[in-house]
Amino acid sequence: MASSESSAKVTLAAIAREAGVSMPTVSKVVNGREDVAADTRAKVLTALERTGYKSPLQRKNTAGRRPVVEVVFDTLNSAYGVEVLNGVLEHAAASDVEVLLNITGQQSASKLSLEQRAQRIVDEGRSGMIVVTSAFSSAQLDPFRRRQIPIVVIDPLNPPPGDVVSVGASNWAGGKAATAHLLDLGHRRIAYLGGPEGAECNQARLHGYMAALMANGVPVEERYILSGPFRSENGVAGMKTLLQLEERPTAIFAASDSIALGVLAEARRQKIRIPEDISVVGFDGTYQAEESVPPLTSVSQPLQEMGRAALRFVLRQMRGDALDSRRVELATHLVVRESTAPPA
Amino acid sequence: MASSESSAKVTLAAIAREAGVSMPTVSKVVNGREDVAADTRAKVLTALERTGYKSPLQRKNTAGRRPVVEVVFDTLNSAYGVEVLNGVLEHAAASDVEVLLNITGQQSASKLSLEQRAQRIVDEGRSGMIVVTSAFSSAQLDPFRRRQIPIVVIDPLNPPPGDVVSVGASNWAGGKAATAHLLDLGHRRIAYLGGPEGAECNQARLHGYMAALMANGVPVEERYILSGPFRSENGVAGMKTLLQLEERPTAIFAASDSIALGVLAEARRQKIRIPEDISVVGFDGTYQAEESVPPLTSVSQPLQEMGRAALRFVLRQMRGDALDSRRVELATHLVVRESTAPPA
DNA sequence: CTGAAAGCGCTTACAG
DNA sequence: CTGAAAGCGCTTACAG
Repeated sequence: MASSESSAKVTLAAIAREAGVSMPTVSKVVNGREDVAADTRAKVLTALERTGYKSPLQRKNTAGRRPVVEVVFDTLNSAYGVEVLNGVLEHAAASDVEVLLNITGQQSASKLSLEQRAQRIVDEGRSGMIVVTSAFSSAQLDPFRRRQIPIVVIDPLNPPPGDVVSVGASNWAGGKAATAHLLDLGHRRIAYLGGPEGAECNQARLHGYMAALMANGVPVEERYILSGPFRSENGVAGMKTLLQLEERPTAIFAASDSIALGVLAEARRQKIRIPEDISVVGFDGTYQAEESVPPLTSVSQPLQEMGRAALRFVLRQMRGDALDSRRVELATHLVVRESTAPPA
Repeated sequence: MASSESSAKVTLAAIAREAGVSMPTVSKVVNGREDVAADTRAKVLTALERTGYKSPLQRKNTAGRRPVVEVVFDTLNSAYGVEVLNGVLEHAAASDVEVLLNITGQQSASKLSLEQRAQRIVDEGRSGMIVVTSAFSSAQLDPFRRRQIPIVVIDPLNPPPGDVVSVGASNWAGGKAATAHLLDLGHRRIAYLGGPEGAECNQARLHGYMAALMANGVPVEERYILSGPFRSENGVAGMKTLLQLEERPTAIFAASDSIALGVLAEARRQKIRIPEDISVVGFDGTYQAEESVPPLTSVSQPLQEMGRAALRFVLRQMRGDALDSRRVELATHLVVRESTAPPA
């Protein structure tokens, strides 16, 4: 295999000498022509491989041509996505990789089938893919896996096939920490304003929430558990629902910062004070949490680090390195700001 | 300009004949070498363009490939950049173009010279470049222009060379509108908390501000005019400076939403009420303006539209279409929210 | 099927 | 800064 010394320039002439044939013959083999005897071809192929011959085109194309990794988002509209992207870009710059961006939500009804897209990636010599919080199903990932394209999935909404590498954060532990913080403050009626029901990361956060409640002997109540998209509108709607309950919660754990911001906005509209009347915890720890009013207590995910890790894993797969694990989970940690306080 | 019949094979020799120079000279131009007289280069470039010459490498690289446009940011850390990017991506999906993202701020001291990067773009069959709010100087753009790489600059910090297409917004009119709004409310002591002094867009906003003041017979006062980067820290610092003045302004026009958010944060810290004590207007109209507390009155720029327009212009240059204009300025408009009110 | 010879398209080195 | 000349690496056409 080892194309020895990709030294200065291996020319067709050199191959010809090495294989004991003429240059035109080597040329024919290289160009896949058929009028070459089988054993002649074999000799030439051996010489080509041994010397690591590259056509001038290939030479120029690989000379200083950097690997291209495609990053796929459903949409790029949140601080979450931007931070992940920045992590990818940072590591890309450091490791001399180029980043191609693809937003599937906009892919006007994706004119290209996934088969075609996967084939194109191969044809164009791309090196790998990073798929971020996308709803790609296992079946949809298949055309890429079949072509051995290195893929890493960040926080997939669907559980990825066993052999696909995924990067995420310790969602369960984060959900538990957020809830434990509220319990510590003395809250007992704590709502979970969740993300998409099916999403892995949402389920992990929800179960962390339930674990914390159960560990403290607080019953888990259905009416306090809602779900919806990771968007502020969901926070607004959820807040309205919760405020109509007879026994309002005194604290809300929102499954994302964007949801939490919706809660804050609706609270402001209804003259409900945060944290005096209701405490709010978010999840993500983007800069939005810092800049909100009041600044949001939130479970911080190392989003940039997740982006960097994803690219690192793509590059490792490219090089054919063995991976220690198919799943990397980076630590989350609770950052307490001003949106949480003891209940009134 | 129409690269006529990209027929069979246009050779360097043909170009040489057409341009009335020797083949080596054509070779130099094609390879972006600098030892060619300006008018010789011009003749050759004309011939190249007319015939639609492609190097063997390019020929192979562009066969059946979609155009790749490189989008260059200094950093991608603001809602501004993300919205522009989304505009580019949207139009890219619609017109079957791929987007490559490059963050120069991270380009670890850019190992590659600009010459090399420009040559690579040509070699790899890339089609064009969009440079966003970058501090690229005319000289830095030169390696790209010399190679006829279609470039469009969005809101450049430095005025671009005359033949480079740029996309921006009506900054002057926006600055004037923001200031007029404050004047209409009855303010007379209005500060301008500006962006980078040298930046074109900042100067336009500043002059719009001054024009509005002068039209209303309000004197322009040096002490009310500050400058700094388009970042919230600049808003914080500027707010501190303004609050120390003996005659505090009753209103602040911030040259970007991020600056305005810094003003809001510092006001909150110092228990100054917005808009009761001081009115604040921002610039950009990103979602941050909607979500801030209080929601920010801001001059809205059509950022997505600017991204779309930039890509449209790159594609037109690629096709060799004549451009109506080297500069496109899209309209801004003032969106009044809750951060402005009559002075106390 | 093979290879000597001619040829192609481009680049390089260098004299002017 | 320009271009005649030599050269490079590969391909083509064709005789054997």
